[in-house]
Amino acid sequence: MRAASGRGSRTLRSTRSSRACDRGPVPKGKTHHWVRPELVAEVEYKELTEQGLARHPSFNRFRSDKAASECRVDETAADAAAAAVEEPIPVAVVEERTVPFTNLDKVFWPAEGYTKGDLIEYHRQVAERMLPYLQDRPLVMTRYPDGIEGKSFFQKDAPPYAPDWFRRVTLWSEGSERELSYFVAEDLESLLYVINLGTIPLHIWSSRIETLALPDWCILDLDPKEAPFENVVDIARQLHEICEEISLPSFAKTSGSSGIHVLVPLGRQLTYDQSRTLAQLLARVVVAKLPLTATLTRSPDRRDGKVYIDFVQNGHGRLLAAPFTVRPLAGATVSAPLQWREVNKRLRIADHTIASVPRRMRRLGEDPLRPVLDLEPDLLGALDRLTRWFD
DNA sequence: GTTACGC
DNA sequence: GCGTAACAACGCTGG
DNA sequence: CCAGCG
Repeated sequence: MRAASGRGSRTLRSTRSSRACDRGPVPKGKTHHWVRPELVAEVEYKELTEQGLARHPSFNRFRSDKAASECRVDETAADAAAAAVEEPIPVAVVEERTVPFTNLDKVFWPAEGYTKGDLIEYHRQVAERMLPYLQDRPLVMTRYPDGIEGKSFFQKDAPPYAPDWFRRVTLWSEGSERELSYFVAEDLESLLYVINLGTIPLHIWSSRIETLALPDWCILDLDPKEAPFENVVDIARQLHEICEEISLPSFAKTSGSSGIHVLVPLGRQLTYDQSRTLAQLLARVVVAKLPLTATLTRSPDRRDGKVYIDFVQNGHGRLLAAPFTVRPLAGATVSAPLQWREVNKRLRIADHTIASVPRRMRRLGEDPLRPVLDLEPDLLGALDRLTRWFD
């Protein structure tokens, strides 16, 4: 991996327009910068000015489902604007997104010499693969401002000084009895902004904001602790085999630390409660088949050298390490999506790092985990076939 | 990494 | 002006 | 009910 070149700060800048507007200059005194419409954004505003501009606009989200050419000034806005000025100007809000990078040469992984600039470059390279998993989900950061050997802290509440354009979602926190404003990363700029904050691992919810109670997937976390990694591989393969037998799709990724995550797509058909039950059922079948190496025992000292199958991670507000996220561990390992044929005795967590994964993904072409976001399996059928194990 | 206090 | 604190939390399980 | 765990 090449260290970030150049010194001081570099900047990621992008300018986008919300609704079509290629009209002439803005009234003098304004600092708007007009561009050719390309991307479509949904914005909220308090009111429209006489010129038909939005007052106090705030960015809501991008609308990849709409083309810029489809956008029209809404009639009320047009009428108001027409009444106010001779030549109506369409509603337009320009987003100038600027991410000023800082401390690019600060060493974050001393043993490897990887810098914060390297971390940002990694995310730039995998952003296209990673962003689909971040889309529409509350984001939780673990920040290491001074690298993996420095002090770190979790952060859910987005710092108020973060730029206006960063999408946020407000959720009630039971424990602290207040609202937390979570970041929601929508695009390259948002992703790189949180990374520049010194964030190493990104954690996400299993559900999306619009369907917070209905997870997209069910996760089984195979955590070896003391157990040999080959047992983790065996258990993951066993899990896959069981899923195949009941026609349930399943996917795997390295956790990036020591285990493997197996994900079953749910298509937002189950609640967290039901998802946890499904995970428990699957886990019990695995333990029945591999009683010498797998366990559901929570207490680490009673695991007897076995691999713990954690199914309790399927719950409201519970988090998982996002696919492609980086771990604050030696080697800068990442949580890497796997093809099932790669889940074999040659699999090594340490082989998937910020130095290797961008190349690997270019070679693979396709993200093997990507379908977990969209599949809607026949869960009743699968459940019916699964429960036959318990007769 | 950045801000907000308290001295 | 500078040092320092703050920056999360939830359902389980075993005791 | 409290502490530990992930």
